[in-house]
Amino acid sequence: MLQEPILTGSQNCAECPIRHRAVCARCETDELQRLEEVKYYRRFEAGQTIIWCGDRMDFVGSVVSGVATLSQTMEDGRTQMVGLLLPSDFVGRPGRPVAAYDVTATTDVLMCCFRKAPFEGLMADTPHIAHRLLEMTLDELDAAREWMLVLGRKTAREKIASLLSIIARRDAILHQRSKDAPVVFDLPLTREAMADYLGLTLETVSRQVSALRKDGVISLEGKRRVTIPDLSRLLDEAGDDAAT
Amino acid sequence: MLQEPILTGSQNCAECPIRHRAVCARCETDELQRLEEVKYYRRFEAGQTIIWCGDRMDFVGSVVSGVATLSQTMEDGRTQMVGLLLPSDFVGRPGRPVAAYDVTATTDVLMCCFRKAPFEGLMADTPHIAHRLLEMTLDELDAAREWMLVLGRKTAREKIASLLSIIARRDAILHQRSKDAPVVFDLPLTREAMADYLGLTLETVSRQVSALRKDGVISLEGKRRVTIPDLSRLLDEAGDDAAT
DNA sequence: ATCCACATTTGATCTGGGTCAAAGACACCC
DNA sequence: GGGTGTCTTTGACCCAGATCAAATGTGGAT
Repeated sequence: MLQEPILTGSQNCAECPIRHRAVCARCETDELQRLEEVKYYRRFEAGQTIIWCGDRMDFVGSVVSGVATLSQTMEDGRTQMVGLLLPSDFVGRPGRPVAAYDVTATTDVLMCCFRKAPFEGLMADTPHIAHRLLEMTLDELDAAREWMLVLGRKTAREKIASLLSIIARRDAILHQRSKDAPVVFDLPLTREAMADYLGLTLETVSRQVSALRKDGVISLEGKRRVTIPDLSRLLDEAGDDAAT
Repeated sequence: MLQEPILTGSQNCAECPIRHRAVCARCETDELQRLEEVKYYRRFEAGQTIIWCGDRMDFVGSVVSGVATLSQTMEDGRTQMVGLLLPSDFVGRPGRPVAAYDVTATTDVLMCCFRKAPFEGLMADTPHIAHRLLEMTLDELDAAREWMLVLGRKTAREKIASLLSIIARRDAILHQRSKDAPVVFDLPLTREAMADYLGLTLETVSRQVSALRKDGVISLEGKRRVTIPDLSRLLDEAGDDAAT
């Protein structure tokens, strides 16, 4: 579908699940070969739904560029985002025939996909891929549980600070920013999407973002470009005990 | 440590992770043999902490009887429960050296444990065990994400109803209750633990439980024994779209 | 039986964030 | 340019659930 694969770094490649992070170094050539045969790319526009909850899902893949979200919606329209998919994140559930959540592109998205059957075959034959997938699922579980603390116990201001610090951290890794480089990034989410992530209303998100700006914790250029002059200050606001 | 393993059902055995549910049927004898050699039991009393977040964790295991919780606490004392461990649930993170959460027994608990190193060795040799573990982790991830919807978007009353319906469902499976048997179970959690699970205060939990009782959705015998005359009514209150 | 340590309920009051409403601020198109 | 749709901000008011406080079970231990 797409001619040239997009590589985001020298060692790490965001385009395919088995080259992900630690696994990458251990890939053998013939495995890669097998995957190449079933690999394809898909593009989605901002706002487009990638899969609906309950749909048959015959592929797995990972986000190459752009941002997508996983979300759940109740009949009366209340929605909660349950996952944020940034470049290099894996999408799909090996062994599960249908999607459990709505997956939506919030910016233009490029995904690298594999048909599920061949991918599962490869998983069965290649223990370290299965192992890597377990690792990734455990990471997602940790992220989900950290998010439960945010949703259940943090104030609106802390929630916003937590979200900003997560995005800042992921953005720093993605662009391999040095540790003391100034922290500047574009918010990939609308106020409404942020609200859906945080269990707030969009009005509250807007007010709290303004408050953080007024207090000098962040500064904004336009509506989306965020600068964080002092990251530790933001982490304080987030109430994070994990002051890594 | 304990002489007689406790079997809770005819086909399904809650005592060891590789006999779990679907995997059980595919276990070969020599694998079981290898696990028997490293298996041991541990007992915990109600209220006792099983592991602290950050502690070195050199075992994995599963809950045989009783109820335990996973929880996270902020420096100022706010706590959020992020997992509820009922009989047959797995505890531990293969490949991770330290515990990520506090694990606490809320009733007396009997756990069936395996030292981590031999268990990981077995995992490496036995694809279907690794596969089963991925399945279980995906289930936990689904549960965590469903809980994010509860925490972020449901009202106090809906939260209580959601918790009760989850416990009722698990209890029915554990005791192999027939589908149309009356739903009666003991709450394994204090009001405070329920509050920590739901992101509420214990006063609000108490008030909402009373309200559900007054409205005839549930009835109580003492503080803990719950009867649910009409399960579908409870599910309505919970706002569950998954009306399975 | 009495005491003690809890868990739980209930009441009174307060407040953070929701709700409703209106007014910017852009971006894009004709 | 003006028009139109979407995103965002801001204001006024309200309410679900938090907070503070006190009373009421309830089950051991002695």
